[in-house]
Amino acid sequence: MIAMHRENLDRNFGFILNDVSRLMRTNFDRRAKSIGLTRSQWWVLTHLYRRDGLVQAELAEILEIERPTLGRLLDRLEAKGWLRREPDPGDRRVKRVYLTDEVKPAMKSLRRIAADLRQEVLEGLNEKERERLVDILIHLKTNLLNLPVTNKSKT
Amino acid sequence: MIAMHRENLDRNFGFILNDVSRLMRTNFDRRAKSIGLTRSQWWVLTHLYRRDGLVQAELAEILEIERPTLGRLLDRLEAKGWLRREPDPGDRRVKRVYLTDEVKPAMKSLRRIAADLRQEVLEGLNEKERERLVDILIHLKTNLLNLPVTNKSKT
DNA sequence: TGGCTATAATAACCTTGCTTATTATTAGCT
DNA sequence: AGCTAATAATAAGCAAGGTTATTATAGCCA
Repeated sequence: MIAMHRENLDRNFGFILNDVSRLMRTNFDRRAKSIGLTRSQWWVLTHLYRRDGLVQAELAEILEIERPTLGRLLDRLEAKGWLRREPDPGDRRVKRVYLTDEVKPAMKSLRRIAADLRQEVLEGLNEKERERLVDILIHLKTNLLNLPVTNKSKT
Repeated sequence: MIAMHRENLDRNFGFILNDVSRLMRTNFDRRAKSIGLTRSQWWVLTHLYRRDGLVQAELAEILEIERPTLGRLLDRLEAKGWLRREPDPGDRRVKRVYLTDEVKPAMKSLRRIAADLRQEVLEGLNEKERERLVDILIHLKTNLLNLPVTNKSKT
């Protein structure tokens, strides 16, 4: 097939995905604003809630973000009293991250916000379609992680 | 059904979507780095390529980003000589945006990069599944745009 | 033991989002 | 004509991504 000169910009896969992702983030953040947490911050807390006392590098690995990005997230969370960083007794390079007690009640509200939003966004898809969508997204993510340019050249 | 206390974080729809979106953006940006343009900048140019001489506010509307966000994108693009802003003769508040001649050859490379990446990411899905995926994403976007919190209260 | 090499955290810098607030100008209405 | 509303662009401030470079410390091995 000959490539069309004018592709349909409105159906450009990458950008629609980007739009949906951005709209979900901003919507979540507006809803969570009164609690004083963003979606990214909530995601950090969620993982610590499962495994408290993680080393920063491990946490960044789990969250799949760069270490400096996580570092700054932790700065803000620590400044607002949601967590503390403590030195590791065995390795002086390392800091371990611990949640404070204020976190638990806030987590409940945020989980609620997340569930509500997810529900509203997925409205109109049945359970099977939702599962299928998640499967596809995981497939795409796997493709991306296997691309040579994505894996930063660790010569 | 009783809600599970431990939901599966790895299948959290919002975050997988976010991951895929982020990975695509960063991968694109790495590939396009030598040309000196980011994906967001390319997207701006792509739309101007279709409709040169747009007013900034119209362009922001089309791109579905806020006006200040677009303003800064244009600052950088203008500084690097990809476009110029010219005052509108009929309305002194308005600036119209025009591409420069350097744009055309770069656009070709970027379109290639975008097409390659899209192909690699969608690898493993047949044409019908791809169309279906785009349809679903458009559906989700529509849901999001209809949420009350998303529509900024224009009392 | 001493000296490379690897790793943890952070600093510094850049881009792109959003919000909120200003400034300049236009439009609309009395 | 003159006042108020709305609109275009921008400034200022914050968050979250990424890169690249530094610093401190561990680890390894000759």
